[in-house]
Parts: sequence; structure tokens; C-alpha cells
Amino acid sequence: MSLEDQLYDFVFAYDAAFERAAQDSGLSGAQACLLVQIGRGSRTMGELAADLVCDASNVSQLVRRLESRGLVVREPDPEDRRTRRVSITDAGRETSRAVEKRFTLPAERVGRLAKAEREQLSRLLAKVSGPEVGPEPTG
Amino acid sequence: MSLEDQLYDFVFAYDAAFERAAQDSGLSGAQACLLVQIGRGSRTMGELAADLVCDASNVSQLVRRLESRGLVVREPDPEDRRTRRVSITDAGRETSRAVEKRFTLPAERVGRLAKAEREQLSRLLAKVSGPEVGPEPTG
DNA sequence: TATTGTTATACTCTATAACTATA
DNA sequence: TATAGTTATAGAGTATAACAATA
Repeated sequence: MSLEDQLYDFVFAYDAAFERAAQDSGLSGAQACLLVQIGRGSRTMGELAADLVCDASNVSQLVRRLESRGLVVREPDPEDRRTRRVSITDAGRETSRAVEKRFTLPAERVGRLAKAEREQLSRLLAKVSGPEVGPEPTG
Repeated sequence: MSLEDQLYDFVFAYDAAFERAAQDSGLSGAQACLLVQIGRGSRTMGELAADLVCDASNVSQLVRRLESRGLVVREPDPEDRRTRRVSITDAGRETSRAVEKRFTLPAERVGRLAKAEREQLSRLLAKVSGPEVGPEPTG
């Protein structure tokens, strides 16, 4: 199997595992992703759209669904009342932790590697990360 | 940044890049994924559902959309007329290649690595692949 | 006027349940 | 009866366009 096929398979398994972890808490993958993000610190709607690289109207609906379940709250920013800060609630924190706990794939997979291998992998990932520089003449 | 965060970032970038490549050809990510799969060899509807780990009714709709664009065809299997084999058309082949060509991320990222590094990465990916053995008794 | 966010709308993705056709 | 696939339906994800509120 080619290295590119290996990458595909890993990503496929990763995505599926996250989706399952989310659904175990009654959330969609998109909702869980957003909830975990908000759990790391309050965000404005615009910041969330930037984080998820999606349209603001999409974030509006996702946040509305999370809020309707009591997992997050939207509050107007006192300094600029156009913006709304989204924060996680206690119930949201609990759900977020449940999702992360259920999402065992990364820890389990990384746990298969020895310390030196983890350092190798980290170095390789750092090298393949970051923005694409340009079209590659793979000829 | 932790190794797990590095994995998250890589997967996020990978998914986004595939989605963009698909949309450049007027397809959704799911449609493009299916089309590429069919391009590797004709499949029955059930096989496609197994490949994508999703419900058969979902495949029915995805294939119907691809077929309505003339990218694939469904034909009854002469030996068991319940099953239908899905094959790619010439137009579908062209579109599939366009998607793969646009999906430059894997080649570009792998291209940043020296040969020895690619072998390292391949070995590490092999080690972290395969079904989870962990504490989850799949019940 | 520009920016932040929401709402209306339309399309796709996806699963469940009910259905058809074949075995 | 069991299997392969489709259709009806419903909820969710997503983007575009139109809108409201604030700057």
C-alpha cells in the first residue's frame, strides 16, 4: 500500500471514530467539534467561523442547536454589541469531556508507539504541516 | 503542540483539501469519494455501502446524483438480478481524474519528505493502523 | 457606509422505515 | 422467508442572499 493510501486510511478511520464519539453523546460531528472548540475558551461567532473555515450562517445554526440543549450560551459583548461571545456551560463541559473520553482513537493509536517513535512521528508531522507552498509538478 | 493536536490538524487540513478538490469539479466530498472508489473498479450498491461504512439508502441517493450527471451507470447483474453493478463512464473517469489532480495535498506534503523519512512515516502509519484493540468491548 | 450576526431558502448528506423485486 | 436495492421521510450540515443591529 502506498504512503498516500496509508494517509487516506488513517484519516478515514480518524473521522469515523470522531463521528461515533460525538453520536454517543447525541451530537453530530460538527456540533461536537464546535463544542470542544468553545470549551477551550469563549469565542465570538466570527472566530468560530474562522476556526471551522465555514460560513457564519452555518455557525449560527450549529450554535443555536447547542444552545437549545443548554450546552453553550451566547452573550453580547459589552464593548461591541454587534458581536456575541459564545461560552460553554457546565452541562456543555460535561458533554465535551464525554466526547473527548469516547474519542479514544488518537490516544490508543499513539499508545502503540514507543517514545522514540512518537518523537519521530511528531517531527514528520511538523514537516508535512503548514500551508501548501504551491502546485507541485509531480512528474 | 501535542502529537494528538498535530494529528487533528493534519486530518482537518486533509479533509478540507479533499472537499475543495471535489467542489472544484462541482461535486460534494461524498460524491467525489464515491466516484473515485467506483473508478477503481465496478461495485455493487452493497459493496459501496460497506466501503463507505454508511447505509445503503444513502448510497442509492449519492449514486443517483452521480448517474444523473452521467458520471456512472447502474446495470443489473445478469447472475443475480437483485444486485446492480455501478460502473464509471468516460465522463466520470475524466471528472475523477480532475478531482485527484486537484487534490494536491497528499503528494505535496509527502513531497516535503526525503526518501528515508517517507519510509519512516510509512512504518509508523502501519503501526498505528488496523482495528483498535483497546478497552472497548464492542457490544 | 462597513461589520457582525441572524434568518430565509435551497440543496446535499444521512439514517430509519416501508416498499419492490428477486432469490 | 431472506436479500439487494429503492423510495419516502425527516433532521442536520452547509452556503448564498437578504436582513437587522451596531459601529
